Amino acid sequence: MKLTEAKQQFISSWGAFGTHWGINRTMAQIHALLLISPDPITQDDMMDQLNISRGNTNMNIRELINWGLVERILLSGERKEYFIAEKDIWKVVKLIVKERKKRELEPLLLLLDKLEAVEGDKRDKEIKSFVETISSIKKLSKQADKTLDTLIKAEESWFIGSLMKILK
Amino acid sequence: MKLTEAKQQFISSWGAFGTHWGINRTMAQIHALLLISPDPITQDDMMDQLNISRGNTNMNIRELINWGLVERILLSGERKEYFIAEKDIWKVVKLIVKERKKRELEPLLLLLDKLEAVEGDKRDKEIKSFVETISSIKKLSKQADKTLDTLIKAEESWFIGSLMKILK
DNA sequence: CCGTGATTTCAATATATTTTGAAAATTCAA
DNA sequence: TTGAATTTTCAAAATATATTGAAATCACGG
Repeated sequence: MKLTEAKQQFISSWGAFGTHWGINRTMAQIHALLLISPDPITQDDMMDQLNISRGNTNMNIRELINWGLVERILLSGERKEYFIAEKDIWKVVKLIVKERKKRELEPLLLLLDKLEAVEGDKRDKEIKSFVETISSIKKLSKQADKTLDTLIKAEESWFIGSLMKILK
Repeated sequence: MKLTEAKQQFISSWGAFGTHWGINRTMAQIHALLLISPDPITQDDMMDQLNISRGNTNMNIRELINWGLVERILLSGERKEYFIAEKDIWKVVKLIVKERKKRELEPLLLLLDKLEAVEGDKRDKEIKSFVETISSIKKLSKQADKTLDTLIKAEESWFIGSLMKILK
């Protein structure tokens, strides 16, 4: 496979993949393009290579910066802004996990606390079933929350190395 | 909070939560309703409680069955079909992880193998950057694949217990 | 300050996804 | 078999999400 074709495939697949990960298609495609670009690139480069509008490009770059996945670079003597992506994939994973934990898991935990305190006789079948479900989800979610906190702080070598020995 | 309101909130939040997890809103809402229902319920019960059409209900029940999250129950003497959800949340998590791994991670691994073999001089800056990115994603993805396999086979007690001791 | 080039915003538009509902197919008791 | 109850299908409609592009804003060198 030629480089041009391989790049296209990577960008398109990373885009599709991203949609499953709380990242929209364009955002993931811009990210993919940055990941495989050896040097910083501009908004116009992205517009050309991905065939997307200026507005779309700009909004998604902002979002990538919010996630901490992309950084703005100012080259001296240049008026335009350049951008680079974090290339360390382990860091990328940690940034995504961190962001999604904040957006999804943490609000869920708050809600479960409220729902667990539902009024009524706990011997009532309906109440009992409800509270049991909520409690078990809460228990597992709290555990997941802690586990992800550890992951976010961990080094890649830990994930690649010792975790697997334990898991085997 | 009253049970009726709590149920509504849970169903609606589980629906929103599901959309981030590759499960559409209605599918997640049906799943939520089943999770908190002490007894098996019918399609018509779901239509009433969630205010959704028959077609929508039917399609999403079948999808939940495909994921292994819901089971059809035939009550003797009853013409209608009844449904129940897997209530063990750890099993639910494992089923979802298993399904998403199959749909997303495994195709990605196949693609990365192909892309890594891109033609051209590895000393070329463009090629080098591309191959390095692909290789590092592949390495981490393979590791994640193995880790998820272990998780899918694991008991909940393992997740709640020993993993956390190691992680602390 | 001013002018130019670059960036940002956002209403309008386009696209993608979900939902409906009625018709077709299936099932089962009589 | 027949036919009533139930389930399934799927084209059309509704809804949600993403994208465009032009106008507004910003920012820097002179």
